[in-house]
Amino acid sequence: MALTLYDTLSRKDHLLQPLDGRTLRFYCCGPTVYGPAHIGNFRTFVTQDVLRRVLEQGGLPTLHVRNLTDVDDKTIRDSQKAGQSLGEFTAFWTARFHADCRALNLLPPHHEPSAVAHIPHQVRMIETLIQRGHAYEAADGSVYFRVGSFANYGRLSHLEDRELKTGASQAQQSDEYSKDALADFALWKARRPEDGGNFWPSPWGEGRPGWHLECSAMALEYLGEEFDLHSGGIDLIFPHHENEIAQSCCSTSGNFARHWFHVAHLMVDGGKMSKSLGNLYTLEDLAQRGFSPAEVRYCLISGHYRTPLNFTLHSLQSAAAALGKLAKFRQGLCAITASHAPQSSNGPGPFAAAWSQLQADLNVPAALGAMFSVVNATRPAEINEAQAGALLDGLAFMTQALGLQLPEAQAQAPAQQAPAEILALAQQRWEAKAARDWPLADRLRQEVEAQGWVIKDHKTGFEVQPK
RNA sequence: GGCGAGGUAGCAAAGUGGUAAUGCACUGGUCUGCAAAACCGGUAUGCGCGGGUUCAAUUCCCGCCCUCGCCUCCA
Repeated sequence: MALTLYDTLSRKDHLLQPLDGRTLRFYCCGPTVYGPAHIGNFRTFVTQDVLRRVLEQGGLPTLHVRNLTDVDDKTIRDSQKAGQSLGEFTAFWTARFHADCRALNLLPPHHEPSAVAHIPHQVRMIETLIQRGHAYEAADGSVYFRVGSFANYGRLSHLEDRELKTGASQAQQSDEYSKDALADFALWKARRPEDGGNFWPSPWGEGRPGWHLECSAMALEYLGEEFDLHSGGIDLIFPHHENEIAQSCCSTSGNFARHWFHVAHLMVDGGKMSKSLGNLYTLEDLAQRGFSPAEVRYCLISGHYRTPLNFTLHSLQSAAAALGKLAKFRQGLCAITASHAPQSSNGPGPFAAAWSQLQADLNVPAALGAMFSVVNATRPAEINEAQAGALLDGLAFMTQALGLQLPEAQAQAPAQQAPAEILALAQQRWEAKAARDWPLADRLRQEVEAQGWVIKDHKTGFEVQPK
């Protein structure tokens, strides 16, 4: 097991080796639970899941922490709109998120801490930062991190190379006039009228924690002052992760995350996903269009995680077909070695090339390509039971590593029964066919198809399926 | 304006200093009355454009064009 992963901080590939010599500890920035997560959000979570599965499949135990952001401007605003308490509101969307995660075959994190449940941890961290001179209380009771006090600020996002556009952001920040410097960010936000009942006590008065702080506090709590990997969507590099580094390094004696793992965005039809363009999809939207979560998962991992992936409904159809091809391959193998129970623990076997692609910066598309090369090179008629068994084991190993769930044999899907009139037409066609009246047979088939059904002939009869 | 990512067949997407994986779609064949399914094949002399280095470049270098993302609470 020698997984090499690109590290955003050093901009180089690194061999992943657990700091403690035993367990790879990693933190993932989770969702803000104020609505259904869309497939762009899930690209990140699915990729993190593949990373974890590959590590574990390679024999390296993991400790996986992913938070829930259950207090921020959006959760407060939308819970009020919904006429619910913040807790009720976020519990609802958390349940929905979990359901989607299960559907996508995501392994549950070992810890899934919520921001609201860790307010004391965050308050303690702020106190330390103030004591050490890295944070200050403003006139209104908010607390800010003094960016100028941390020399390494900007290393992750290469801020030193940037020229920040200041005009727009200054206007946006007009209510935060009390900051010492524009770049300083909120650790604690003083209570405002629009927060309603959503505030907590602190040494600086009532308020709530800033967004960046929760991840630092919870990573510290569950992973310690230094851990192996921190992950999230590429948009979080700045400012979220930059701020996390600053807070964490300044309030502990550790160096926070050793490596950083960022997932590129999902594009839709060549551009950004947005509600106004009508191209923002949730799992539910896609289910209504007849796509299973397994197919969505395949689609989301079918591009390399560091390259923007262009999602289209056509690419989803393509994913569905690809998954079906793997499923048929497996069925064919099962027919050869009926008694064999596939063992995913036997290693990649014939799929070693695919497995090694995953070790090289998680190259899933290359791994899938290598898998299909094995599929295409296999002649079911020419292999024996032992070979079929090895292929089955290797396939199970790979699908486990990628978290792919192959569709079962079609027989298991409940065959939709055609209406009597359709069946009658099909029966007429069968009789016409038996009478070798081809023009009539073809006309009847067309009629059936026009009504949305397809006739498939067998040796001794026919079946009618939805088109 | 700054920073970053990217432009490879109809669509999607790997990859490489020596001449382009893979999936879908398309297409030829086998099979079928014809189809469908299945199986066996085929399809980029080319990798945004123009230069340069090299025996050799899609791959390295320079310039240009275009797309996308981020630029203070978006995965």
